Amino acid sequence: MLEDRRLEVLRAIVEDFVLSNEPVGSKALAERHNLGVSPATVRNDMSALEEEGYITQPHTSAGRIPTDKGYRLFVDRLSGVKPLSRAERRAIQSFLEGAVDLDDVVNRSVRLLAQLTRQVAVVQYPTMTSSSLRHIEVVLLSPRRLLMVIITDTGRVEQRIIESLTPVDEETVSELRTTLNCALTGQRLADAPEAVSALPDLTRPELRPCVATMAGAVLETLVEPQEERIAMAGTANLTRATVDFADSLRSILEALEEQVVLMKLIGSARDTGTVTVRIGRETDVDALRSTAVVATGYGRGPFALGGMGVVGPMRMDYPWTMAAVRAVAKYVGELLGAD
Amino acid sequence: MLEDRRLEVLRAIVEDFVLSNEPVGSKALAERHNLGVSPATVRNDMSALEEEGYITQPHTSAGRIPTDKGYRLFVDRLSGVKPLSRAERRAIQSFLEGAVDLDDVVNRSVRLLAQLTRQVAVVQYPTMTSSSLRHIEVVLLSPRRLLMVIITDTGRVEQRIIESLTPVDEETVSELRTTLNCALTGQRLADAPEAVSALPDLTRPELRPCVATMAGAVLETLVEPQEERIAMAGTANLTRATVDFADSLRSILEALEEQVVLMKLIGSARDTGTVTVRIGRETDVDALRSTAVVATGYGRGPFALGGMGVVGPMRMDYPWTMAAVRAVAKYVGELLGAD
DNA sequence: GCCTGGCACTCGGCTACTGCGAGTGCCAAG
DNA sequence: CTTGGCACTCGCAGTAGCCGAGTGCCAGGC
Repeated sequence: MLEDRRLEVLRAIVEDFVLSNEPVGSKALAERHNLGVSPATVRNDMSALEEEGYITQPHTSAGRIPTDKGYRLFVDRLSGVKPLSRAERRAIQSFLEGAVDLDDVVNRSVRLLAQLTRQVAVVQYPTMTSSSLRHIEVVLLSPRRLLMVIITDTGRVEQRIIESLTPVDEETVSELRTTLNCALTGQRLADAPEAVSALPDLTRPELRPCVATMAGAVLETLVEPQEERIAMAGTANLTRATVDFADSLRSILEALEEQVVLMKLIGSARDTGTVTVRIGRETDVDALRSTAVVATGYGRGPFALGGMGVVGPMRMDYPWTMAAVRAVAKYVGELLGAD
Repeated sequence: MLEDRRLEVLRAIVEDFVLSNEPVGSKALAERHNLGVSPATVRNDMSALEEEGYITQPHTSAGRIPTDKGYRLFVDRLSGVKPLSRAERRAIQSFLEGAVDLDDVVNRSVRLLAQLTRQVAVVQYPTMTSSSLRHIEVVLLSPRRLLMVIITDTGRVEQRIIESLTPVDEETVSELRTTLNCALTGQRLADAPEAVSALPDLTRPELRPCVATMAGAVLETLVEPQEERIAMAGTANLTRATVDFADSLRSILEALEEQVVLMKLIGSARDTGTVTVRIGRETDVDALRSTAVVATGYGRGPFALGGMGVVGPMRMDYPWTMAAVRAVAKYVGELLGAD
């Protein structure tokens, strides 16, 4: 009972603070939300909430603001996921369905998410696992430099530049192409190593060093956890929350330029099958201690194709943001996944 | 004579202001640079320079700061290009030479440029013209969705997702692949249209709608001025110049997220064969009126492969920045161009 | 036992005021 | 044309003081 009202007070504080960005006091709270009790009572509850670490006051004799812990409780127990309106869903769909290729899908998604949530959006390029080789193309860029393009049957395309020690002519390239494709096309990822290691023996001696290099590149591409690409948009939105970040904006931008950091943030939400929220220090990134990350995976199946999410101030409309992220992820998943 | 000293005064003002970010007064100027004249004389010169619009004072009774026009004159007539030290050149080279593929080259370049200049760096992906088709690969993503990968002999790789109205199986895909490659491989860009339009007649009737779609995609890829990709890094550096930008940081970030804007800024410097500087309103982008852009093309030959440059505050060390941009462009050009 | 109204107290932020000093423009002399 | 002198301007920093929102505590009531 009493417990219930306290939580209600916490919710009211979070909601008001998210809206106004000002510490919220007992009087305003009792008025704006019809809690049915007087400001004095609210004060007592606030006092208790502060004791438990859910809220804090920036200065003595100011209103209260939620702490990390307070936001966490709010997200876990006090907020549902605000459903998007029909119009919003339609807008998402129509914005995405004009996409012509993979790059386009990812770019549109990330822009859409940034616009929608008015925050920084991040989308991971889809990664398809357990693929087999479809085709290898070799292009002569200059006598000593070759471009190798590797295509898998899931549609992943990898490019590698190969330096050759000896000059190579078009005929040789053509020969290389044939050799590589004969030996490798259709090979599954797991079987690739043997096929690859057998490669040099199939070729003319003078080409072997070159083929060995290429074989190495193929292996790297298929076996190594590839360096994953991500797209980002809406960094301008960070300046909107200038009050929340103050001078730390710099370090936030720096952190967001680190692929590794982003991958960790977004990637960890990939396979949870739900929208996850990391608040403040929960991000495990010091520069992002004043931000919150809302992320999820997209794509059907037991494993997601990739992750996407937004980074914004802790003072964020969580129910709405979570709904928006979930909705965009759903549409993108449908667009890219099996029908 | 007199004209000479005035210019010297302007140079001194620019140099001091770039260093200190404070309006520079006549006394300090006469002391720090040995102009051989008294502050009063300097004041007269400043007065004249202000009359001509090269400098201005932020408030009455403050020192002078350069105007757009002042910076322009400085760049055009008063500054050379500060050569980079041997160590710096070596650093650039060693940072870039580890690159394994095109993406890697571009990413490394843009990061390098951002770090070096401590500004926002932009690098355009190389675009190779007058290419011919090397190979077309078709991959089945789902029964109604195909991925088409187009490879040209210059190493450009384009991906397109094709929606099919009727379900397609692996066999059909294989057939499509053969048909497309037979008809198009080796075709030059200029000849593509006829070959493409003849395509549908070569295929089974039930596949024609699908082939038509793909043919369209091929045309688009080869004929349309492709949507060019660019990489950006160092946006965090914008916050460094917080004094220069004040609250316009927001709109600058927004402008920088617009591919079109960036392409115009960087692209226009591509084929000039030299480092170009756009100062303030010369950028033709309102949001960037308090910034300057230093850009150049990279890659040998009459036409550049692409453009690269940096965006920073007008209060910038132009000689040094120009040198850095030029140096990075040179190395990247060598790395990507014909040997 | 919990809620309520009253009351004294705290303290951050805003405004007004003032003095300082860097820098200017002008002028008359060299 | 240059120079030193001089009066003037004006932004900035530091100080003082008021205001009001908000708190904590307490005694009385349901």
